[in-house]
Amino acid sequence: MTLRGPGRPRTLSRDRIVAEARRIADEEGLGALTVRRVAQRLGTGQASLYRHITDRGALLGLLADDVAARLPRPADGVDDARERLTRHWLAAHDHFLRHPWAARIIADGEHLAHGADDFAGAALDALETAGLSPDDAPRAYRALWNLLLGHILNTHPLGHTRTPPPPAPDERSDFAWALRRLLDGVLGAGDVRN
Amino acid sequence: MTLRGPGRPRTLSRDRIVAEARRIADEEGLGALTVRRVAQRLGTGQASLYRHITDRGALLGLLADDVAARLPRPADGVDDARERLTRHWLAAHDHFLRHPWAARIIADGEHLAHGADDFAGAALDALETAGLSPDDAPRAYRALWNLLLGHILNTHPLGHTRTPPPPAPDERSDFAWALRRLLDGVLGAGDVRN
DNA sequence: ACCTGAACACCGTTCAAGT
DNA sequence: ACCTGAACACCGTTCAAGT
Repeated sequence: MTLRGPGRPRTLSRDRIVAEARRIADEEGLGALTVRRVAQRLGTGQASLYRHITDRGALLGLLADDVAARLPRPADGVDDARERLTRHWLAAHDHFLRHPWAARIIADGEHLAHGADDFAGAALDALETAGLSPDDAPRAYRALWNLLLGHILNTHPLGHTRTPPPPAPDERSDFAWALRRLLDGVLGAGDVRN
Repeated sequence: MTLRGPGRPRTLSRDRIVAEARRIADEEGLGALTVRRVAQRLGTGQASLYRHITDRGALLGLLADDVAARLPRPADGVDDARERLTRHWLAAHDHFLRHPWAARIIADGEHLAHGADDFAGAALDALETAGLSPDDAPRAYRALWNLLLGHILNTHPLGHTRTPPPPAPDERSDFAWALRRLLDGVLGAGDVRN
């Protein structure tokens, strides 16, 4: 590691750009994430960014990859495979809830990143350990992933005219309920209550 | 019905604008749907549209509502509640597969439309008929809806490094598999194979 | 009343010119 | 080499002026 004085490093770099862009996305959403704004907050000219990133699209891809790479690892010290899966996906949901814009980028799928490979691998392993066939494990993985994505992306569940939201339809417990039910269906439903 | 000569009607109207915008979205995607382009294809000036729609956002809302209102009704003549639910949601999936851009607008959720009220009502009825409590039916509805949305919105399921896609991971059968598993988990899994 | 060209304030991206 | 202001081709939206 090289020594570095205090204060802002004075040269531009891809990492500095991505870090600043992530800050903007977290604070103000994806809509506020313009090339000009990133440059402005870095105290540099707009055109300078194009030395380090090829495109706004590529920048979004780097951002999403960054968030995907930080997806949680499966919980250690939990024996039951179903319980471990539940906790792992619940943690993944919490992670994306903190960076919902990343889910949007990933869903758009322009930039197929490798950041989530560890997560996907661990989830597939857990599903096979839980007894799924090599055919079914990827199907189950995609079902879980799409359920998660839908929960993150969908701001209003689209059926709110019927009943007033019971106590408060909080997104986390909503996903937890759906997740357990899907795992029941996928793993063969040992004991169908919770 | 009033008589009308052949050729393009010469006055602008909200319906004509929405219809043309829907055509553009279906043919070229949401990105190509600009106010200027709609105006151009209607042979009118850009500014004229603002007499009939308040906003580009409002136009998108009208479009999504239009698609939501055309969601399929539940199949008649199917006795088994689970089977009727399966067919209904599979049909809804097919519907959105034809207009994926509409799912994106609905997910963004700026414009909470009423077009899907019939669909939501029917689905909730079917879930309660299938034996769910008034507490669980809306949860199950949201789970199904979010699963559907995730499947439509997610172009690349994000775990494609492991295995080569078996014969061809066709989206429809992928959703069908996930849907049946979720219904198994939600309805209590009568017979867990298919 | 209804329509519209031109203008305004934004984008992402490029490029010649600076150091 | 690395950076950049100015320009280009787009946006959505507004408004004074037309009929």
